[in-house]
Amino acid sequence: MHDTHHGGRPRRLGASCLACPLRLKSAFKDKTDDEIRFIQAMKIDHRILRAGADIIHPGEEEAELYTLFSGWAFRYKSLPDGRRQILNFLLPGDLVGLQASLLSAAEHGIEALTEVELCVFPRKRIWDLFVKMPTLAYELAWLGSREECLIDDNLTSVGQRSASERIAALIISLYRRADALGLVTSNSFAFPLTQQQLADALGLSLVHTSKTWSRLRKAGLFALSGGRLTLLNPRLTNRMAAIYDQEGARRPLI
Amino acid sequence: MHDTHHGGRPRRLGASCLACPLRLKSAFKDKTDDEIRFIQAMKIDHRILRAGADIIHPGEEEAELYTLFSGWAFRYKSLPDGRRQILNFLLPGDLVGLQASLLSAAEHGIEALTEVELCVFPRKRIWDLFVKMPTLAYELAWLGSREECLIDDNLTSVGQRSASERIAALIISLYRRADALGLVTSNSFAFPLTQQQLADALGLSLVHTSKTWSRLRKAGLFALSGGRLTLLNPRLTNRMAAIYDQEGARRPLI
DNA sequence: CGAACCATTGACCTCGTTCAATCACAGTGG
DNA sequence: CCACTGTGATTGAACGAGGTCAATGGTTCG
Repeated sequence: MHDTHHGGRPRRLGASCLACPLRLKSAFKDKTDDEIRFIQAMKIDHRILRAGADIIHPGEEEAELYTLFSGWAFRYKSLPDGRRQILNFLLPGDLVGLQASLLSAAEHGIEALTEVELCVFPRKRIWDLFVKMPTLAYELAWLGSREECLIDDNLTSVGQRSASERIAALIISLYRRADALGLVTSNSFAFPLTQQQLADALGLSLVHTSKTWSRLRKAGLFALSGGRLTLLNPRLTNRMAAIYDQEGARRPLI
Repeated sequence: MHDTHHGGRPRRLGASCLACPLRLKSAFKDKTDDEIRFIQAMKIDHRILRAGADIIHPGEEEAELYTLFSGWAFRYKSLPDGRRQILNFLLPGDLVGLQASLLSAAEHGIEALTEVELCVFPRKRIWDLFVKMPTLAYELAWLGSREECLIDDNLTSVGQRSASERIAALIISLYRRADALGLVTSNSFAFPLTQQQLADALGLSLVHTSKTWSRLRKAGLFALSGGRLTLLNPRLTNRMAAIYDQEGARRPLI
């Protein structure tokens, strides 16, 4: 039996947030020791879930707040008849479940896309954080706004772009986020999505996603092998997505 | 010359937030006098803009934070070639520009759909609010999450629903929000959208929006006259949108 | 080997887009 | 008073992007 809770690497519950390896990445702003100690005191668990597991069930009312420590996840929303829209993808360092924690009923689900490690914070103590640590509260709100910004992009993509443009835009967006985390090596990064997940994120059918995807691949936009995606023509992909290059400002890590 | 800043009704800058008529609506949670006084002290202007005016320009870096006091507005995002996606609609009591204030650069624009009245708060004092008024800070974050929730719905609609389903979902959603504000009389409410704006919100072409819209109208789903929309078959519209009935919980008004 | 899952490809059809013309209705200036 | 203009709604006709149905093949796993 493969126990996902005690996998290959050691648990980090005891390990110090002060020494958090994520925090060293250039994507994140520096924090005072006080803030980090507060975060550490608030952290009640370090949890590992296998790919495909639910992090937050749709409709859940007592969802905790998490930070994604490693792996990928996605937020999604389902219609009664089974159609599903993937709202956005979550990468290491992203908050998981802020909306569910604040609104006290998840209108969406969150699922692990790969095996994930999560830092667990009790939702009850979010209020504490607002009272005692306004800097962290502000950053919580900031991260919420940033997620909204990503969803704005996706909505614009799904509402206005053609199939190939949507694929280009999604790849570029994930590429940039992975890059900021230092996950890109010579233009390539781990890309764990199935075509069904791609389709659900793009608002396209599985078949049409597959056809458009391989057309772009054959056109030399990118390559996929061994679960890693390599951008062969970033400039072109950018242009196809009609995206300007953007800033690489640091963001908070909580 | 018609001065939009001194229209028919008197300015309310001097008027007390304690006596704010919006606050009486059943949609909003009660606040302590302390909180209301803090809000009032933070309010620096009461501004009136005509329909079509920009409240926040795309890319604006010094956007203020507003509360929509009366009228409708919408957030949108444009692509370089002119395509435009309306992200969500703003009704009285909604915060305007929170994302732009926190992220310090608007990735979107916000435009007045009708003539609007806005309570203006300086973005610089948001930080103040986090330090001195954690209850209000929490509610600010709450309202941000609620907006994200609305956008999640729209994304799901645009990504998964057919043209008629999208129209049904949009109408139901606006109907409910208007209802919560007491703006619905005998199943009808003011509906100021042009078909172009409808199309941009639904991710459909103008022509197809018009055809589908009038098909649903002729099918007896709803009627539109004198700028007011009347829901003739709410049950059916709900079912078409595949939406379950939802809660009517109170929300904060800042 | 069979079962499950995922990716791919062809054939066909439809929903939604594009192009274009018409109509209704304000203003507004002669 | 009426022609002139601009904006928004509506409708027809033709086309095309994307959906649906169905079959095939490759992998992994029991």
